[in-house]
Amino acid sequence: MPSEGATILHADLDAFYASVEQLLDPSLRGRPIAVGGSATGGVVLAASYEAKAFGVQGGMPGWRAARLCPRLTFVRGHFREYQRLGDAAIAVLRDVTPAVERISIDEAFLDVSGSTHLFGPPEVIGAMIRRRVREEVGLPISVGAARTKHLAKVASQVAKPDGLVVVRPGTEREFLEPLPVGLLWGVGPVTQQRLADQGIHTVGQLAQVPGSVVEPLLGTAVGHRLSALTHDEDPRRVDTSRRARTVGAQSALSRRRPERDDVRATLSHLADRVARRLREKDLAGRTVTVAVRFAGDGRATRSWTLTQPVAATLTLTEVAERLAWSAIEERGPAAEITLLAVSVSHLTTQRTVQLELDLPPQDPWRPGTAPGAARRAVDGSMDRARARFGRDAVGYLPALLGRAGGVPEEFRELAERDL
DNA sequence: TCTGGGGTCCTAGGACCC
DNA sequence: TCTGGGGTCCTAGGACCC
Repeated sequence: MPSEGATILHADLDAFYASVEQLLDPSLRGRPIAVGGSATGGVVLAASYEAKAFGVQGGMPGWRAARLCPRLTFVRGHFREYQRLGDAAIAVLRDVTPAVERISIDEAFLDVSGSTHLFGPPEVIGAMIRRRVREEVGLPISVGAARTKHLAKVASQVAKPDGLVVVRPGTEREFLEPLPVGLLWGVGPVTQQRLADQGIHTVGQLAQVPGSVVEPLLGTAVGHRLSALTHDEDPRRVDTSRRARTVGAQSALSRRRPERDDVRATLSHLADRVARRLREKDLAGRTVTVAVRFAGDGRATRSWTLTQPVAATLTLTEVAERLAWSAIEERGPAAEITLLAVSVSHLTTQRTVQLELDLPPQDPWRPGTAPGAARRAVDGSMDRARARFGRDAVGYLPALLGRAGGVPEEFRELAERDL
């Protein structure tokens, strides 16, 4: 267990999308703004600190945000700018050390144990990062430093907005004890409520309770993580080479009774998005999962594990269709659906040319009649046309239908991008 | 007046194998 | 005539994160 110092840093851009909007348009500075959504619908993707003061949060329906904050300004996102500026901020971190683990568009862990001889102790490095991102990128960023990733992440949350918090080795318990349990990574609304039901509100109170009491409430994994945290035994290291384990796409739909053509159109659009991304990365996956959300808050998933990995749009579409109808039919004839999702997991790296050498005949859901070679040819020519003329040059017809009511295409591109 | 899209990880039960 | 234990894989659901 390393104990030299607080050499794990977590750097997190503050209210990222909203801060970018305020950077781009000075008239928005100092004002409550929401990125995405509107006063009548949609969802808020991010809120400025001025808006958060009214209780506006990311993920909230627009009409609710407007009610909480009548002077709220809704702005459309500049998603390409988020990509560019997020990358620029991460580039500053990589100047400090190559040991950077980016975990989202706007945050990353750094292990600076090899950099202190160059730049000074962690608090100096943290201050330097914050100054450089402010000066060179124009955005506020908060930094937490501690002996472990989890603690560094908690520290950066405590540092927000626009601050730096260093948890010195030996002071971890003191730091954690007064904090609300909801600040811990992995403790969301449900767990928080379960703990509150037991009278546990702070990390200090949680630490008093024996593991045998907490674990049945939270499950052994969460229980162990929390106990490791409060006993300073979090072993996780900064990992610079994370690989995706699933690739998926989803579409929210206006509430509707599922019709064959409609469902097929949406699923082939989603399958096309997923399969194209798999092929771009020379990946294929054995398990296909479909999720269906029903009106009235029900949700079902169906999955199917094939004997060979798939990356062909048509194969994926066919399997997805069967899975979706299995879930819909089980729900009963009155079911209305509000979302469809397709994802692929059990990913393996493979040259595209080796794929779909056809599923064995004993596979009860052996997809259709087009042989593997024909499917590869179709996908290959689509991929090439898109490479030359852009993504919208060719597409499955539903790709055009699927737009209605959704989020801007640039947002999907931002979300699906590799970190 | 019902709410986006991208993910990760965990759990529990059943099938199957040795 | 019926009883063990351990391991792996698959499926479905759920909590959580940005």
